[in-house]
Amino acid sequence: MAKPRVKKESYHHGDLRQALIEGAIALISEKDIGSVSLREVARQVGVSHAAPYRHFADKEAMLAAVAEEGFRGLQDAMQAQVDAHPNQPLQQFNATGQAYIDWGLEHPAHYQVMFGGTQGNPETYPTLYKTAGQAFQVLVDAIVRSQVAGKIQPGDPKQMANVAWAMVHGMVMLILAGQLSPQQSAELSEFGRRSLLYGLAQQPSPE
Amino acid sequence: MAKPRVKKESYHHGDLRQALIEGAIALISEKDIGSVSLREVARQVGVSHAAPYRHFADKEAMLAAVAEEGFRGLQDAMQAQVDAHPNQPLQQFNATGQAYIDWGLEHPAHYQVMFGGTQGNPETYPTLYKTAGQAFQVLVDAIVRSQVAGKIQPGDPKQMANVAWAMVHGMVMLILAGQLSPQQSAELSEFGRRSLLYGLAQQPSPE
DNA sequence: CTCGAATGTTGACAGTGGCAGCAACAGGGA
DNA sequence: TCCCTGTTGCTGCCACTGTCAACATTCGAG
Repeated sequence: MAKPRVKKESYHHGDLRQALIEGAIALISEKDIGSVSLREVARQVGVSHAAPYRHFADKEAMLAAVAEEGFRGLQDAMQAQVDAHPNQPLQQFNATGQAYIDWGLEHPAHYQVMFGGTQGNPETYPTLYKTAGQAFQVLVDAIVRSQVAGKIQPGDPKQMANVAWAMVHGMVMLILAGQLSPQQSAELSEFGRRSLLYGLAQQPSPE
Repeated sequence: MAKPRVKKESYHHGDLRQALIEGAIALISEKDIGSVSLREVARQVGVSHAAPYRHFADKEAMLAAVAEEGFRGLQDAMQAQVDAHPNQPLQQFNATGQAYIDWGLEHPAHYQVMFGGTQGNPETYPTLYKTAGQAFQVLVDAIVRSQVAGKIQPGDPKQMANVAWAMVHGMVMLILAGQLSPQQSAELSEFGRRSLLYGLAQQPSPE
């Protein structure tokens, strides 16, 4: 077969780095995280098994890039809900939380990579933590607006966002781990968000 | 001591299965989860690399057993707090949640095995899910007692326990993943539990 | 005591992450 | 135009892993 003289088919790939990330995401969405190898990703992209090392220090670094892409997607999903409810801060807060849960359930393996991997120190992959922080900020902002509107008690919005994040994150994790049945998940998230919201709306008393 | 035959260097180990689980836990507590291999566990126990296959179908099955052991430890830690606060259901609920968080932070890799692994269907490792359910039950019971004492609103205690579980689980995960600083964690857990508790204590209104 | 069932061992295989060294480009002086 | 240097990709190799099959040793029921 005659080879097209297209530049994409040339010796150099063009944008291997991005192609690898997308290939990895594609593979991850079909299989589970553990059974995806660097070599298989390379194969999927049509490149030799050592080529990825020109773009990533090691496998973990590549997964970190995949995770980063995930946080971007997560942020977009949340931001879309904010935009969908202009001037309704509490609705934004609510819908943001639900969007978070939905995204996690729709991208189980990807979600796993975002949190299960790279334990520990943020210094290892600074851009990853920056991206994650930006996604988190969407939540914080929604809380601040709710406070301004008097729908949520005054107090450190970051602290509150942390609590809310822990809650939705925990739900996603438990459902993905099979500890909670999927059908429970809908009403659970409804119930959970309402309970938490009610707590945040008031001034919690020490006793 | 105790224990079955410590006959000097006998061909048969005596209780390899349990030794492997403990060896794996020991290794896991030093290194991270990803870098622990079946062969290394076998080496640690002083047995050949294929011996574990007489007791576990594969690596995943062994990690499931490790996870099971973890849930037992977690349950013990929670139950200890229940026993430490007799006739004080709300305190029990509170202390149980804190004990959960503490245990998770003290056994990061083990905790990871308990949740990060074995995605999906409970049928694969039924005893694992049974054990996890028993740990969960400690929480449910504390909530039921709190309801009887009128400290928490009526309603499905399982649902409430799910929410509480998601919350503490999310906190542990986020802290372990480095998304939350450890020093934040103390006051965060305090704040979070209080917010949630306040929400659960009241009847959440639909709006 | 005998013999099958458990349990442990050795050896092999394919697949993996990672490294070193070679090969094919790209682009900029001369 | 030609060479030259840096980038990117390739092939080959290594140690190691999970897993299986065949063999060895021991236990325990008969």
